[in-house]
Amino acid sequence: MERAEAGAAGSSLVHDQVVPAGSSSSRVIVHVDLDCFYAQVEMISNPELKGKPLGVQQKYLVVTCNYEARKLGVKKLMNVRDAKEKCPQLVLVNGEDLTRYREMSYKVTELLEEFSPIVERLGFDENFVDLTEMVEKRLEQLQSDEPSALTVSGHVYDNQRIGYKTTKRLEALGISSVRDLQTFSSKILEKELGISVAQRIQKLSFGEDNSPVTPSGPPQSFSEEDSFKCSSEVEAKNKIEELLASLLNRVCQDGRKPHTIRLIIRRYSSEKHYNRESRQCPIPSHIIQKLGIGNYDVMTPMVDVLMKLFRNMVNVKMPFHLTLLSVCFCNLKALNTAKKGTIDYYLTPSLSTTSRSGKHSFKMKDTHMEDF
DNA sequence: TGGGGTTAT
DNA sequence: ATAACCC
Repeated sequence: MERAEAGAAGSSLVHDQVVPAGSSSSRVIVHVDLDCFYAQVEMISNPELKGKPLGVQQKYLVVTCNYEARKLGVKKLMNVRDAKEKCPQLVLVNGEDLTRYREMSYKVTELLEEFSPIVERLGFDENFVDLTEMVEKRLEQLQSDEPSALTVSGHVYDNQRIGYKTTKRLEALGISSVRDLQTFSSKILEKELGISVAQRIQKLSFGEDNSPVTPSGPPQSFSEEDSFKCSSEVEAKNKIEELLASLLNRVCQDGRKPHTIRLIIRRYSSEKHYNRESRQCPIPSHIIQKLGIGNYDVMTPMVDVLMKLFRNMVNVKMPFHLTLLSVCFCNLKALNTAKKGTIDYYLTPSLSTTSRSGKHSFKMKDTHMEDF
């Protein structure tokens, strides 16, 4: 078994460990799934919200809510009107700006990375951590220290004892992997192992996820979007400027530089369920160079590029009706390939004087003692 | 349905 | 560039 999943039960943090029986390539993977994550961030930001039914609103939707609200019948992705009807006391906070959620999300990932660097993100509120190495090392140490002290707690299927016999019996049936177990006849399995064990392990087998845990690392793209009605070029340009300004701040903080920019639109009332169109182009190199500290020099040329993409998709001489605009930076590259020990490594271009004098200046980056 | 993300084609 | 998937 590779990854396994179990239902979250009343806890905001769920850890599941599953180690397969009878496999020498067992892995230990922890799935950390934060429930109602946005609502929790809001309650941390404003503790007065604790204890009240709280919903996080994006446009006319309650995208998530805390347990108090759930008890009163509010569901994820419920209409604001329906939610208010169900629960008139519902407190709503606007969650359209994901900045704080994103920051907290990466804090969680970074915390988990202290246990093992193999952490895969799934959305903002789920992480998979491959703890195989850590567990193996601990078991080795425990065994050499004090063999009798070896106890395991949690959801663990042991190789040698509680699962050994079952493993043998499964082998006799030709079942050596969880996949075999999944496709095996339930009725025969129940006769062989008893209904309880059979049903339990077969359910476990359906929690399987065969894929390795792939470390996510830093994001591959940054995007900002807003759904709203747009029927003129001026409206589009204003929104694009707004989205771009936020994006530039994010890119600035990240340190890497995007080499591709993309504009995404959604047209009104197209029948299609998935109804987005996009145009992308390389970011002109002279703009990339200016990316980093100050945003004002890059705003205007960037907006020009984006408006060209816009006019490439939308015939502005004809009436149009859009319901979403999104700007995405991708194809991110490390800003320099300078090596440690070279002067370039410690210097980063600065706009503090270039905007005035046109000359290049440099600023010392934050460094760590171990660099020296 | 929002406001994000990823990978495959 | 889009599709298809995840949350």
